Amino acid sequence: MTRKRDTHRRKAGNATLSDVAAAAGVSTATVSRCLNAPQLVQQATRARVEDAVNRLSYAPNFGARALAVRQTDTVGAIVPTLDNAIFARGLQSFQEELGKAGVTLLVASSLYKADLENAQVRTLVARGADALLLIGYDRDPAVHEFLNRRNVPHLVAWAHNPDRAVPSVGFDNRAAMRGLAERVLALGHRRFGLITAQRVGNDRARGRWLGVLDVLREAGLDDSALTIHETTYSYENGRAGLRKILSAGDPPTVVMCGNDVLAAGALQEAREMGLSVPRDLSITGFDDIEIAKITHPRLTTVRGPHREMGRRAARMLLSLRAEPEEPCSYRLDTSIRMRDSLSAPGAS
Amino acid sequence: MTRKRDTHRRKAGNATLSDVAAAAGVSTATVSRCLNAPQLVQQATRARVEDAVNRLSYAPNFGARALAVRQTDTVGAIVPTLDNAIFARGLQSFQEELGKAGVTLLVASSLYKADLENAQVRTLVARGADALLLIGYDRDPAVHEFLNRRNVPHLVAWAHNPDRAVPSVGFDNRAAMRGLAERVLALGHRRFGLITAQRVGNDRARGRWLGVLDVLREAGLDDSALTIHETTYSYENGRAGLRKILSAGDPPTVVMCGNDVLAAGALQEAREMGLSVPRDLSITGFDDIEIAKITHPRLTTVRGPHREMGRRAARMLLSLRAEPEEPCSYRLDTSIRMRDSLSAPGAS
DNA sequence: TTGTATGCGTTATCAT
DNA sequence: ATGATAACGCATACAA
Repeated sequence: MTRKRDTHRRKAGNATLSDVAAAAGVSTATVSRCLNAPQLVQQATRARVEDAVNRLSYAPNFGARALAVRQTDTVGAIVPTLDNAIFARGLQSFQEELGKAGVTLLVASSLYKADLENAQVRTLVARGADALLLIGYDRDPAVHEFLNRRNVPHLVAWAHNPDRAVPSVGFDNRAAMRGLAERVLALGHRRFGLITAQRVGNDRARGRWLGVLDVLREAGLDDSALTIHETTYSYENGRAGLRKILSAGDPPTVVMCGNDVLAAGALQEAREMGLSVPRDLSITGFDDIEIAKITHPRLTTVRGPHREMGRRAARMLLSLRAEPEEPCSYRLDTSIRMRDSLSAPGAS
Repeated sequence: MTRKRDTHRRKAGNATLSDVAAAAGVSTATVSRCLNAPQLVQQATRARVEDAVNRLSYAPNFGARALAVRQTDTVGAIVPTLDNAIFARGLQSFQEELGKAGVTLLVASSLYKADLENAQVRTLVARGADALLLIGYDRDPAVHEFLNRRNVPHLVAWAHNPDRAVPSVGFDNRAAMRGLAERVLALGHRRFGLITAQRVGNDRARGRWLGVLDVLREAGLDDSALTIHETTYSYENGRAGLRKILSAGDPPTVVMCGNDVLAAGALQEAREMGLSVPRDLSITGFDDIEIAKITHPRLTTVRGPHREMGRRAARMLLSLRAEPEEPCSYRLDTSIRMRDSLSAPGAS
């Protein structure tokens, strides 16, 4: 009995397993074996099958395969945006590492919106992601519950908080900023400014702010020693932020910034206000992206190991996918890049 | 008769359509409709189904769905690397636009290697990509033949060459660089330097180089008027490139760079060599990424509409996927950002 | 409006 | 070594 497939609408004329089987005069099982376990099939028939495969430009149907094997060899990542050097860099190495294992990357961007991320988690899982990479801790706990119930291994990256239960690979933003703030304090600064990204919904930004606060409090300084300007991530906002902070009475001698782009803007604005950095005002950044070496003066900042983080996150997710062992967190270290935008205060 | 599914090994206890159906006391068809065409099902039953869906953390199985509808709602993109602001920016808007249409993005990076890209095209197609975005024209023509045979709509972006048959959305790198070179020439420069990325296998870099060459030839200048240094994309290589170019006899009065990062490096090196830019030497970039505003002096460069390109590429691919009409190319315009790193020569 | 039944293309378990 | 066939989970034409 001939299969009546011809009567069927097909999106495209792509050959199927049984087409190949028919052409080679074997069963579909044999064709499948030729593709997945060639050693199990005789040389002669294998040749016939391979010939048919080529003649028909056969390629396995992904959906069917995924359905049968119950695995897609795909992992998802949801980042706030790709258009931010630190995510791009980490994600690139994440993808490279996945690629080595024959796994491909599905990406979505949340644009820093919690509800969007929430929806995307579901989308990526529905799209068959075998595992998921998320950025930071701040989100509806229901997301993690959902992933756990669905048995989707997942990891938080770009952050590491020893107090949190969710497994992560990243660095402790609070501790890192504290380290830098300690250096600043040791240089003699007592009035601080901070230009930060939105802290609600962004634990990295919040951690960096708390790191500064920790140091000031430990030094016995009043909270009024810290002038905060909260804004969104951009060069222009860095400029505006600096202006705002300096316009207050009793201006700070150092302005710490939540990231390098804000710091670059602040630096530029300081110059245009006729201030000499670091003589009149010190400025620090965070992330150590390329621009940190390009500003004048070059930016003192904190370097996070983004490439290593991406690599390691990929490896952890891959092994979690293979064997659902107890996931564990991994903490990476940061280092301070002392360059030229920070010095002791009051040289003026 | 109870289904004997329980006896079956399942990778995970993930609920299926029929689990939901059972829990809600309806048929699988109704559940399916609730998910895909809610308006066709009564309010009351819909509520029951939705409740069951939530209780069971149900999410449709991707493979099964793809198999049934013969579509994955997934498109692929292969970029050289994510860790380059211009790809990151364009890809971000590409992804956003796809997301609006409920389509997710599969990414791979070729690291500028043709054979790797070749393999990734096959991988992404095998992964079920409904359509594919590629960067630039330089590749084995067999790739396009393969995609055509497999009926996978595809597009070239980040480049546009009217002479090429492959549909593209992007700008003409050669024409863009020619436009900038014309301005440079008009200012009086007659000895040019060029720091470029590898030109073989990279039509964008080659186009930018040819754009400079076009202008010099039209001006009747000898090819020796152009000193070329070819390297790979990095700040450090920009610095080294400038040193190299200036070390030759009869050094140029302007150094044009294939992108802003190389230009930023060149600028920095010029400063450290004690040169004043643009008084002693003019320098230009390409791309207009953020650092172009941060360098000192700020960089004169060419702006490419990366975000719009990403959006438009997404729309084209989506419509190509829906109805395989004749694909057509779209050319975007570039503009020149005159800033401070370019002036007339010989003021020194 | 809802349910029944079948096909989608592959893998894997049995036989042979 | 090879073949027949039952899942895999969902969508949809058709029936009710």
